[in-house]
Amino acid sequence: MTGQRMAIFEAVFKESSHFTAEELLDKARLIDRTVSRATVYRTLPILVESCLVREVDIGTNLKYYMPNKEQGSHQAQVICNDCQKIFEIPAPFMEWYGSTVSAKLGLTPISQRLQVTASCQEYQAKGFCSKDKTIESSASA
Amino acid sequence: MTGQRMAIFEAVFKESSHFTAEELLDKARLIDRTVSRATVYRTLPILVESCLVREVDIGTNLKYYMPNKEQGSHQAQVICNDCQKIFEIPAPFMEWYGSTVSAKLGLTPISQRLQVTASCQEYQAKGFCSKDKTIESSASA
DNA sequence: CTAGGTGCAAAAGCTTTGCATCTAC
DNA sequence: GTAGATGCAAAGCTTTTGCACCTAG
Repeated sequence: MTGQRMAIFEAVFKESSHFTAEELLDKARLIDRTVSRATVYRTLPILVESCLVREVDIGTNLKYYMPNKEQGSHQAQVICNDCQKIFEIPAPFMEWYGSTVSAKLGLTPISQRLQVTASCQEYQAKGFCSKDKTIESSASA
Repeated sequence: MTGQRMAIFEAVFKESSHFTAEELLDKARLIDRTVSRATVYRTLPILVESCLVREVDIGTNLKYYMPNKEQGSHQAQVICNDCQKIFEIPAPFMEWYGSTVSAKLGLTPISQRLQVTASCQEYQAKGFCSKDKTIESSASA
């Protein structure tokens, strides 16, 4: 348990939402200036393994991560094309979906992803977006 | 309409399943040896735009494509961790999901992805997998 | 003739890795 | 003392791009 890893842990849990490896590097360096890019990239998979961090793939070349704050494991994402936000939505029915379809194929489900890409009319009209993470908990399916 | 593009079109529609840009390059070169990597990468987005090819993102760094053979636009994928196959599954209810959740967030849905990662017991037990694309049409949700 | 397509090779962007050094225990 | 972590810089991999050339219409 080194100082660099502690700085990375701390930076991760200060994050309120999604972040990239590079953003995490910046934040961790504010805490411990000696944290290097390699250490961040080497530590992230460990955090994901231990379920402290969740990896969120939205189909870009960039990987996103988020602190895994006691949420159920079945989350869907709504990705806004305009305001560039990722909303996390509880999606309990996904478990049913995965087991149903996998069973028909003779496969055992490991994980599931459900993502909606959407556009934000408010952003398009006003040039800004008033939504924030507090909205996340108001929708689910 | 150049010879290289025709070779790429032809290679695309000879594909029965998912392929990567690099695989397409190889196949296209079998038809016209002068096809270059740049042309493949420049042509693929055009094919996607014109709905001749569908882009399938499974969260790896690699982009997959498949010929868009008259399937409904709402497809889910089951990705087998062991036999490395991607099964396409009709998922008509996804439309409902996207509009429901997006409406709650005040967003307009553009597209949706539903993907299940699964493991293949047959592959694990025998070291090979007998499933093939014919199975795809037997499951849906 | 010329707008646009092409090939080549270099660049870009994110992530991984080899290697020598360092450090927590 | 030593197993394992670290930093740096280089390499890897897929995709994109600048540029000069070529070609379809």
